[in-house]
Amino acid sequence: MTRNPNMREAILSAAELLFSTRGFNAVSIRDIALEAGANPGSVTYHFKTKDGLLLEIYKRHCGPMNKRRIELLVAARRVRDVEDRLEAIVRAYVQPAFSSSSDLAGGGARFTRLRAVMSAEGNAVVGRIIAEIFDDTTNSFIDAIEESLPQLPRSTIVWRSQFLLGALYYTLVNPERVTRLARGEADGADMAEAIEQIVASTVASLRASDVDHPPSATGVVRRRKENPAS
Amino acid sequence: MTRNPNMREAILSAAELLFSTRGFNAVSIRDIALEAGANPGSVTYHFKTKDGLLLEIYKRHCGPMNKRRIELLVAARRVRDVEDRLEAIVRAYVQPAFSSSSDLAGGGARFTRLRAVMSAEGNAVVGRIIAEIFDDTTNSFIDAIEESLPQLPRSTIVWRSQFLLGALYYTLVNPERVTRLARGEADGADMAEAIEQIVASTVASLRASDVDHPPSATGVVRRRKENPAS
DNA sequence: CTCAGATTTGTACGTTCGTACAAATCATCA
DNA sequence: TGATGATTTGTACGAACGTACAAATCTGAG
Repeated sequence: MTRNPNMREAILSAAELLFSTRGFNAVSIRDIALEAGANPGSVTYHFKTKDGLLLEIYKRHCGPMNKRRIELLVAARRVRDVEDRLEAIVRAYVQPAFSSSSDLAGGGARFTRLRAVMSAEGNAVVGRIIAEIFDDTTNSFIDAIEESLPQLPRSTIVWRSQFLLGALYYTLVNPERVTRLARGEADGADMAEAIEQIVASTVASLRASDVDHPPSATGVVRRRKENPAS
Repeated sequence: MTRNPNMREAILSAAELLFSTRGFNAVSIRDIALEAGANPGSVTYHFKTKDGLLLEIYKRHCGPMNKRRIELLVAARRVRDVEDRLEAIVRAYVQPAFSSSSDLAGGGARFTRLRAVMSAEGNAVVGRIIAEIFDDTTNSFIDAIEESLPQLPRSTIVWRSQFLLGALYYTLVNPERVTRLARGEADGADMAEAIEQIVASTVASLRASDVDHPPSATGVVRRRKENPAS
């Protein structure tokens, strides 16, 4: 049936690689074909349009990644210790973004990087997918966090989850900046380290009391006030 | 000397607006001219090339923003209380990203959003600027944080600063997602609220002990281990 | 071996892009 | 006012883009 059963995959993989590093608009179908060792016509044969190709990449990854996330979330909810549970929940969200179960090594991180780039470009196709697919998963996580941190308003959890995603994205988009600023003491491309750092940072952020209602703050948290600078 | 002294400014402003929402590659010079009410030829007259226009936008904002940051940082360093000082330092970094001193209302946020989009697109012109200009400022902040948190390794501070920038960027790129997920309880476009949330979250993250050396951890922090899920 | 269907190839079309440039227009000052 | 330099306009060009499509090629079943 298929002459080279890997041609379609090769195109998908090449597109994923190029989109995730250069963005959508900056990559031409000819670039993708060249990278995949295919003819430009083959790309339109398999995916009809450039948007269709992007959509196919999302379809390929979204399901498995969010499925894995929910699996890990269900397990995390069962953790008895409250502190450990929160960390497990955050980890359940972060880890599948770095290593997809359905893919080769690094495939998950590449796809997440692609999502980061697409979200910045404001791609229309992607915007729809996020609202339709990702919001469901994210809501499940917010619900779980809310259960573990009942004193925290949902809106604050939403903010901090947003920051988590931003941290995730920017880490994948600009790993070399960590390496540069750390002067060799850290490697921004070390994904295992990145996961630990993001999880630790997010858990600490979530455990902090709300901005508006600091019950046991160590210092007075100023709100809507000028910086101490004169 | 100038027929309409605002034409150059109008083009700059239009380009800033369009680049920050659609990215660099997706916006054509004709789009910019249309938005600015100018002729496409005028754009190349004033800025020679499209890259030149982008560079000019950066030149316009980088100086004042980083100058303001350093001013606020100097003041923050003088805060006596250690807890308040750390918050002041973080605020000194965040606040100028939202409201540039040299510009109209929202100009700072727009430029920061532009930086977010550009960093995701991997623009070459921008990459050079970041390494040349922004690293200096960022290093000053990392140094200041290091002084306030001597027990924390520099590499960890770098990671958490990276997360701060990611949170900042993503908040500006996707404010509507906060609004959606919070179900009306929060407004992602409320920049004052965003600043408070980012500052509070970052300060909490920075105050947490290091991943590798948890001295007074409330729970055992697992490292390089599988999630509790079987 | 043959043939039908799947896939790849090569080419072409219409559009849009960044940029260049000459002509037209305007503001300023002697 | 008339000349000069700054700016705007209109047009054009070559390149690259997404897409379409017919011809060529390959694969697997009968």
